[in-house]
Amino acid sequence: MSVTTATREPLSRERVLRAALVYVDEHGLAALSMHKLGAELGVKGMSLYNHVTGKDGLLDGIVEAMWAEVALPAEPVGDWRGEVRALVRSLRDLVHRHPAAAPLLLSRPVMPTSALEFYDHYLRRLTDGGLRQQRAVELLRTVTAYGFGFALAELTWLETDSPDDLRSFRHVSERVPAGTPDHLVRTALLVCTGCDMNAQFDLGIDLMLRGLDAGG
Amino acid sequence: MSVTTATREPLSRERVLRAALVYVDEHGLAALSMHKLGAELGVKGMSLYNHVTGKDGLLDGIVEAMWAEVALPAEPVGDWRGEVRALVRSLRDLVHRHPAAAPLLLSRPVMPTSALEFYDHYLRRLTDGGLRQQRAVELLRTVTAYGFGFALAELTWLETDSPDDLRSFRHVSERVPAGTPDHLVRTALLVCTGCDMNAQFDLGIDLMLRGLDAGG
DNA sequence: ACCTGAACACCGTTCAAGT
DNA sequence: ACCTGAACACCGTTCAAGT
Repeated sequence: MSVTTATREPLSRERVLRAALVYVDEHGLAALSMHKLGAELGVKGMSLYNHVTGKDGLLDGIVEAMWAEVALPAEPVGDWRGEVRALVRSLRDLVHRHPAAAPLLLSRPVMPTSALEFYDHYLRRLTDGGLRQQRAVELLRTVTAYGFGFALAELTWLETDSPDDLRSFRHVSERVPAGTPDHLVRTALLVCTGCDMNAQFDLGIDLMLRGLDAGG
Repeated sequence: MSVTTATREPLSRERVLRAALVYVDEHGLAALSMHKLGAELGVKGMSLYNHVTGKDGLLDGIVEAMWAEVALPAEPVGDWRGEVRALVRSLRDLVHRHPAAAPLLLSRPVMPTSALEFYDHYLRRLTDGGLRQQRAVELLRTVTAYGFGFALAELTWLETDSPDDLRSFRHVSERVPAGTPDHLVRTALLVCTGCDMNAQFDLGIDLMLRGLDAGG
């Protein structure tokens, strides 16, 4: 009798989480609400509680959905140094793909299965490459922190597009309090603009790898 | 005539921000609301709009209040390597002092005056110590990202108190999804527990400094 | 100049009721 | 098993009104 109900696909936890991530990508984290996400899925907000514990569970689920996207290269890439670079680059890429949701990665206390598979994968690659296991774990921790930290910091502070002087100045003056003394505005410009972000990112990795080679 | 109104101190932007930071320290970021913060200050919530643009302005102000606490050592500490260590340690200390508010440091796009004074101070120390200005700025960016990234990551994932096996296991199993396969639980234990956090933090700095010495 | 009452649309969450 | 209506306390924000 009713033609309109024909194509109602069933909801599922996975579908809810993917929709939440898309919504945050488009409208920002602050705009996400149970009501609106429900509407997006053709359902009332309370229905989401059938698939998710609540708003907290939803945010944890978004972290899960992000980690699930990270691909693990099937073939080793050069020696263990190459693996470290691949690891840290994929973390930075993840943050870049979801700038609005990325802060959740460093504030929600969850380790989704995909994250563990990621760590497991690279730990094996590093030990296969000749590192002692304890050394591999320490390096993993340090390098992961750097990758996330740098990616989030560049997102909030550093200028990303092709910089001319006017754009740089506006970028900085939007972040700096009104009435900041000139010498501090100059400092802000120095820190936040005029650098190649990829080169700047690699600098930290290069230094750590070189330090590792130098120090035994 | 009225005795009770005697000791009503006037509100001010600064007092509001300090109270907000204290409130978040005690009750967490999610619990902060205009209504409740107003009550804490003996005032209705809407009165806060006289001192702060709105909730967003309040959050930006919390970042400001945190940066304002960072002390700059009056005397140089050793060579420029020592300055790098001091810089990065004070960022980590800042995060540790305000674990609940700290994520704001990497998600609110503001650079308060105190932050700029911090960067200005250490840039001068590094160039005084013999680094070229461009080199000093690059090192500052890299090392700041590491400091914030590591401190936030250890907050969300790593076990901080004196670890025995039972505590470690519970710490990890609260963060890992139910039904995670054994070998991945083992990976989580490996990554998240059983390390001296201070030594682990220093590792990244040591590597970068050694890399700098080795590479010219 | 600063605070309040009243009001608004919106939010997370519950639960009994529908199918 | 999943969705909804009705309802709740709470939220950010506005504005005219008080002092």
